[in-house]
Amino acid sequence: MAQQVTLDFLGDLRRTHTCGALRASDEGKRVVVMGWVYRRRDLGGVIFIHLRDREGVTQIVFRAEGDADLHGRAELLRSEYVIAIEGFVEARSADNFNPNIPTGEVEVVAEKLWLLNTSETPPFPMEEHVDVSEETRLKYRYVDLRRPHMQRNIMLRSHITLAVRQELFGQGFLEIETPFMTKSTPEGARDFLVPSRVQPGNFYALPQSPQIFKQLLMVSGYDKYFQIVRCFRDEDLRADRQYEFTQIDLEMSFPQEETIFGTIEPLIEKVCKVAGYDVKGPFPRMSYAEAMQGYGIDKPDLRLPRFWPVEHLFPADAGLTAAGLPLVAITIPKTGALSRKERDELKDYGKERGLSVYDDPKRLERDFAEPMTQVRALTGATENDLLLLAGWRGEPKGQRPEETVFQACGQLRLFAGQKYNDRHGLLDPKDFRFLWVLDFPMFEWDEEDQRWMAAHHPFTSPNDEDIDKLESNPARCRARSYDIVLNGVELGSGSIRIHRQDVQSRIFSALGMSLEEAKSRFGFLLEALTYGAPPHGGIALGLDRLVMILAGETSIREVIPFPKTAKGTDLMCEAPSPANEKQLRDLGIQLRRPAQ
RNA sequence: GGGGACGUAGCUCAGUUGGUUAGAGCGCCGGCCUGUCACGUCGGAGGUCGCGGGUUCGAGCCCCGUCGUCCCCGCCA
Repeated sequence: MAQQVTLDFLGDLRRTHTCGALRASDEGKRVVVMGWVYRRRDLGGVIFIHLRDREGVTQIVFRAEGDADLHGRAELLRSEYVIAIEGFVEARSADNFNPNIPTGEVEVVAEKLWLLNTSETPPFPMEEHVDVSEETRLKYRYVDLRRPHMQRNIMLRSHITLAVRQELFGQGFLEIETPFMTKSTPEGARDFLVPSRVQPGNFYALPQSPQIFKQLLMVSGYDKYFQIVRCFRDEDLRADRQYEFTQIDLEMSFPQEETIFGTIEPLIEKVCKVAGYDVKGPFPRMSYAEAMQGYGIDKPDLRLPRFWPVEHLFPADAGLTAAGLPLVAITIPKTGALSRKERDELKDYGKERGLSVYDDPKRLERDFAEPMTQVRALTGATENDLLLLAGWRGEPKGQRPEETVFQACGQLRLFAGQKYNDRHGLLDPKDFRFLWVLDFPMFEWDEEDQRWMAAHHPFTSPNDEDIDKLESNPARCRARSYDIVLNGVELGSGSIRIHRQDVQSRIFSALGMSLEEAKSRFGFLLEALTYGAPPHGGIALGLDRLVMILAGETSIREVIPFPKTAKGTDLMCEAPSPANEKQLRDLGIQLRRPAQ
């Protein structure tokens, strides 16, 4: 238990400076500072306190030779006690500077101490250098959030959202809110449902995104809408996925793709600047097809070199890959020679994904001297670089079989790239390589349901020249959608939308949705499109992921104040929890299996 | 739903082949100390070895189950 001590009232005491403010130029000033006791160093005759708030740390000194009663009260101070100090700023002698804190050239000599609150001993140390298990941190999140590391992240997040608002207002955007309690959407992620009390048996859904509402705002003439908005998806959580996450969502009327890029690139530049990084647009662009053929993924990490399809360099009967499918040359720089065990690891990893991996360039050069010379020329791989060839082992797989091969190669490339990062050092988290990926396919084949699904969402406009393939060749139909990618992370995704009712109906039909079904689910949208819907399009950026990367973190939980665990629980408030019988009765809900 | 790692003091961890009283650092409590800044120093307290069952003369250690945390696959228009 914290000690029994008499607490002081704050009264009308005013703070004059934060704990990060004082400098040598403030010498001699009478100041009032308030904050938490960070560390206490009691040397007997003199007591030093590091006082902390979110702006920094200032040293307070209590001297026994001065006010003995004050010094006696200072002896009671413990970690995380909340205090106010009135005193004067004294310059430290040169040999007493603390170079580790910005206020290190001064200290405050205490003359009055207000003890505003005590604290239990914190469940874990407040110091930055101490690692604490995430479980403990989440249980005592209010303490964890007080640690300087988290305060930096949360403050950075606030500065970034402010920069987003400033930039978008500057570009003429309007911030408009859309409902959280709305209608369930088919396709896409599982919805979170909210039962209706007034209409038992009916449910609202929390939005997976404000997609339809922002399109309706375009129909209503609110060109250039944006919103920093929470979205909800009931899918399993990951390091970069939470049930609820925040999007920077925007939509414009009469845009081309270039209009969107020209909006986002300055926004990203500004946000990076706020985080202390200098990033310059325009960002490189790449078609989905190029991304697949060079990286085997729709979110390429440009910090590692691309791979190359090389089957055309080899004789048709070389037998390195299945007939008609790609043979891929993968290079990872500066790995040096790999051990037998390491090479087997790569082969096994590829094998699990359907690949034949050829890890011995010397042997390939013996069997295929001329082709391998060209592979070396194409990839630029030297003796010190890892060079693998990978082909497909079995029957072609999937609706776009060459993509299946490229995807497996892409996974192998990333696996090897991450495994040997300590040797090549290319995966520098502060090396920000933004990229636009364009020309996505309209549809993806769903094996489970045996039908085509919208690759982006069902409101995405098909490419003008592919519109006739909607029914005849959906696999090769391209969409006017685009992703913004940063270092292998999908940061945002958008599209030029469908603004014509006839095209929208054809898309629903291509997705196997009957007219009646489409009308019951999206009748209001289809109808809205008949009342003068302008051409429109937009994008949504994942704010959590953006802040995560700019903060140098690898989990969005580090930039979300109160996140949930991988199983979707809140360890602090212990949500979710059972509803009581009255609540359920009011909602007209009976559980299939009574709660224990 | 599947795979992997982890769970021992408030925190971070060690704990050998199953064998005496389960340890360390930090933190905490008390004493000393007037220039520390991750203060120093002397002393002390602190344990449901996640939980349940089993094997055994004996379990932190072996077996089965279960709960929790993290990472990955599936999933995430």
